[in-house]
Amino acid sequence: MTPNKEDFIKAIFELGGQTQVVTNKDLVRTLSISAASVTEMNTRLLKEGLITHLPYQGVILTEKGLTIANQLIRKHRIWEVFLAEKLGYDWNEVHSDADLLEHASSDLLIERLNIFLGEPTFDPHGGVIPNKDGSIPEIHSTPLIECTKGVQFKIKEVDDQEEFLEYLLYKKVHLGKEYTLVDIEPYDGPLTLKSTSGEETIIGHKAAFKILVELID
Amino acid sequence: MTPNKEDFIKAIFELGGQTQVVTNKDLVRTLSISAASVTEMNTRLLKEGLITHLPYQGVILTEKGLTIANQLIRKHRIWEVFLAEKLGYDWNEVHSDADLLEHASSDLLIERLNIFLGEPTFDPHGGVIPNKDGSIPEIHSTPLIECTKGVQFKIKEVDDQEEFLEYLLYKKVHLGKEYTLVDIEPYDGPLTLKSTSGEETIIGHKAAFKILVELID
DNA sequence: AACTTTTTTTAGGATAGACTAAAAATTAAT
DNA sequence: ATTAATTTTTAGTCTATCCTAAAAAAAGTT
Repeated sequence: MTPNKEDFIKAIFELGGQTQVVTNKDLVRTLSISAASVTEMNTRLLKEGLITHLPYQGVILTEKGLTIANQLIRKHRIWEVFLAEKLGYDWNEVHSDADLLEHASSDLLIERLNIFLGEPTFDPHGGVIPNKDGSIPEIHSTPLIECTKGVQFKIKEVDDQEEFLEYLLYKKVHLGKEYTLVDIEPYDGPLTLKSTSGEETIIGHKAAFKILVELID
Repeated sequence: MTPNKEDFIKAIFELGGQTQVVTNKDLVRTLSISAASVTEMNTRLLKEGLITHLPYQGVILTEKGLTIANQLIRKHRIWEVFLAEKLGYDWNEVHSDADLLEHASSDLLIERLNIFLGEPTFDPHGGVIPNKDGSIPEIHSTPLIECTKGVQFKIKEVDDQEEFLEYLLYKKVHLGKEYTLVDIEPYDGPLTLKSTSGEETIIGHKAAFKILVELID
């Protein structure tokens, strides 16, 4: 496995290659390489059994390819948590450095880093961190930032930084309380929550990354 | 700059290429590549002005090459500190992972990591961490582990972990006290110190990494 | 000084990855 | 349904990095 192949597999995954056929054109666009290079890489990955190739249609990840993709995403997201939480990166700065680091990380390193970070479940964007074996953990809670307007939820878990807990106290947001997400503004705007008792609370965009909720159907 | 070139420059430096001519043979041995590949890489680095080449003799780093070597060593050693102090690597485990990470680190990342680590001066092996610009900081203290049998020194600085401070208290080692290094055993063995008042103290090998001393001439 | 051994260089290839240009196949449009 | 446009594949190059084998130069030996 070279960094190039890793990026290619990851790109297929991110374009939905777990379930759908991903076209060469899509890969040309996301990886910024020529169509000829895509065909070439396809034949290489096909030979290694990581993808299924349907000529003139595109590719899908095999079971083996999917496992590798998830393990890469695991590395990427664990680094993102490190960059954001420990090095003070803003959550939109983490991506490019995590992209470099994920290709230079031994399994030992990732496992130790994971423990150092307290075995996080989500990355700073709210994405789930896959397990070591490439499987996806069963999640009963979702970062609030991932929710859409109108859903009802219950507060499940919050970031335990002192300052943040004080903020939540001030906003009267606490574990177990139920809300409806009345509004979520675009461009990193605020979120409006309405509790079952009817009070409305407006919270900041970044706070919504640090609040995990369970959806109520 | 590619990882390969970086490794090559670093190898020249580590073989003494700052002051002496490093032969192709030495590079063949340390990098485990063929003699032909060494010649080839030499011509590449020569073209980039990173080395001076004396045909049939070997290479020396130019000013430019030296700066790059030191910046690489900076990255390497900062990662070593991280691996040892934060991820609990043993000091002899850090090298290989640091070797991977040093090629995947943006300048921003290294500067933030450096701050996160408290701007350390030495790596876990006692090596000095070069400055951002590739210069070497003026050091008045040396890790005790770097000292040779017979030298006299004064305790300048010690690691400030609670547990370690208690150990030093118990051993009666404190700042400002002067000693002679009576013995230092091979194979990570203990060190024997003799204070000016004549008492001898035996301390563990690992403790000697955490004690900085100033040599007395 | 001539011969042998070691080291370095040159010459010629291999592979991974990327490219452009042109051919082939598919999809869209009249 | 035939033509036009798009997409994919093939063919031929290019560069970086590595290799082996042979030639050239330097160093060591008798």
